[in-house]
Amino acid sequence: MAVTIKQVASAAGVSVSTVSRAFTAPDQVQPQTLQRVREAAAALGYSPNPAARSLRGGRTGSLGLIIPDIANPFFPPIFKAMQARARRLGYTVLAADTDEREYDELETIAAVSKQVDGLILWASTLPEERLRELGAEMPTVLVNRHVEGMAELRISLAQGIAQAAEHLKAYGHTRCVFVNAEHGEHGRGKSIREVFEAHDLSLTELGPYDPRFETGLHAATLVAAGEATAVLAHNDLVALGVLHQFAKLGVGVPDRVSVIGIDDTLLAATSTPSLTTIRISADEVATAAADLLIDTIAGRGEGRVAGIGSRLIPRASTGPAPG
Amino acid sequence: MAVTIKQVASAAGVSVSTVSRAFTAPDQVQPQTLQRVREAAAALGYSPNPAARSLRGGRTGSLGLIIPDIANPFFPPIFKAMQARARRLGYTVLAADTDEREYDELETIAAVSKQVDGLILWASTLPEERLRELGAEMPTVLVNRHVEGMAELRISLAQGIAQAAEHLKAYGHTRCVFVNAEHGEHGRGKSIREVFEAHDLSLTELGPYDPRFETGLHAATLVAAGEATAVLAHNDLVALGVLHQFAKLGVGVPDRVSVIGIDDTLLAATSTPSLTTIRISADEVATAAADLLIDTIAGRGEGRVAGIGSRLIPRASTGPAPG
DNA sequence: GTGAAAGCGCTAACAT
DNA sequence: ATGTTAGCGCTTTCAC
Repeated sequence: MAVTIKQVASAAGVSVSTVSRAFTAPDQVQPQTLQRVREAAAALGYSPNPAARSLRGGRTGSLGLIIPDIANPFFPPIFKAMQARARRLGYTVLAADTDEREYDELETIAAVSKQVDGLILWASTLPEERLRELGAEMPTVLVNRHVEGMAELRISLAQGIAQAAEHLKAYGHTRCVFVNAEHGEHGRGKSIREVFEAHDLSLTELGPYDPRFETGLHAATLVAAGEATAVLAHNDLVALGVLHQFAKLGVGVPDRVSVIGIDDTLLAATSTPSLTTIRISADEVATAAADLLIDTIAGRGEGRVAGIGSRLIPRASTGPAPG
Repeated sequence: MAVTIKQVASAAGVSVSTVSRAFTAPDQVQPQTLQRVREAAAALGYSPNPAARSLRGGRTGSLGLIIPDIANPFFPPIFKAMQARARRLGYTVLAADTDEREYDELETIAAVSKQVDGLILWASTLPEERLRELGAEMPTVLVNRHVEGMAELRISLAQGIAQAAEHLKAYGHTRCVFVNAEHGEHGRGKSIREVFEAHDLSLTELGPYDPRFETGLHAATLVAAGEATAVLAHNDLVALGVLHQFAKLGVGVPDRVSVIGIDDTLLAATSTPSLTTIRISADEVATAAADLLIDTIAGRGEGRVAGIGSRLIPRASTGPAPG
């Protein structure tokens, strides 16, 4: 099939170990020998077989990224950025989707973990105990989950939410609605309630529903019937549903109601009106996660907690409160 | 590190080959032995090491999917569907993004190809000669590229476009614009021109530009200044730009102009107004591509050409021509 | 600085 | 039906 280290060795007139070193520890081989090996390798189109490498060294050169749903437009940019970062560090990224089901998550992790040097688990739904076991078995970085002693990337919406609250307040809003589309206690709701309260903004919570477009449609109908002048949605997709339904009901945005999303996905930038939203930088997140995992693989990341912030991106869906 | 076939063998009181067979050819081992092996494996938490497997057998159990841009919302559902299909057939999917640059594409392919049993190349920008070389080296399926003798998946917009033309015609439109956002001769333009002509619809072409939101913004301004009553955009993203700019200019959709996109991404379903678009089924595409590649790997797919159709999804962005 | 050789975990002859 | 054994391509002691 492909060209092996042996062929390169004989072509360059050296032993296989020299060829191996030429690739893994170039400083341990004499410059001119190195040169010869490199030429031979290039001429033959050689590149090391990762299977053999990993079998021998226990190292695969890949990072595993386990996410709930790649179809959520929040993730592709993250995957992309992580790929770019990892490549520069000599790694490849293997992404897998769990379809938001715990059973699939376990199975997916089992399948992927054999082929990677470490795992990034995004918003895992696994019980803490399983996470702990996993962490004992292989380098693991948790995103938005906390387990004592494990490396963690914490994405904080706090700044973005505070900016949203200031933004609404400056526009004269006082009555706001939060459309919750997340079950469980790890959600965005708590932080939002606290911050809005601190800013003296009344906050009514709808839900929890599911994070779908239709949730927004439904919530908008409820909001239109009430007194609130601003809506903060669980994410951009839900916010888009809100926008859509308001348009249908003839409720002006932002004249009658202002709308804010979360994530700053492609959806937010391209909607009509464009959506004010809270951005979590894909580049920052991906870079931090990849670096943290690589450090953990190297044994110097264990238990470290990295933080990523957020900020408000004001667009056309927010404006002065009516009246 | 992990538990090996050897440990399972001694735990079950059999030889390693029996354990191996228990996993790869269960029918060749006696039921009760099989049972014992399985229990031992389960008890120890054994699962085969893919690196060793692939080193030995030359088989990795992975399919490589090379796409131009995973951030294009068209691709995630395809990746997802392919993952689901591949998993049932005993394969894993490894996705990689080329960032639409030829240099990256070559490098990406080189990196990925060592770790997979075959490649699906989506809308490759590589010259035909390179594709041919690649096909000689490893099982390859081309999507939307044609090279004599290589397996190919052809996605045809013809039906969708014909339905769009009928749809517009039935609504009384006569003057249409196509916003071209693709360079090169493999584009969507040719088919569209032919079909619209056959339906007696005048078609003005704008561009070629780039497939971006801003392209739609720009094109909408041009269209608003003209007489056309219907716009067909290169894809949903561009169509969304058109929608956005029309809203800004106060051009009613669909009252003054009707708008049609292509791809039926999430963007189309969630826009305001919701976007009439031409759907290419992610499930069909992914299934066909995966099956074709697996057949090619098995030596019975070479040179086969599979076809996938498309259809119009009428939504709220199209309606009767004005006047 | 370089070479020889062992062995990573597994599969596929081959032998029994 | 099951066991023995030779490597797959590579890295890594250990010699020299």
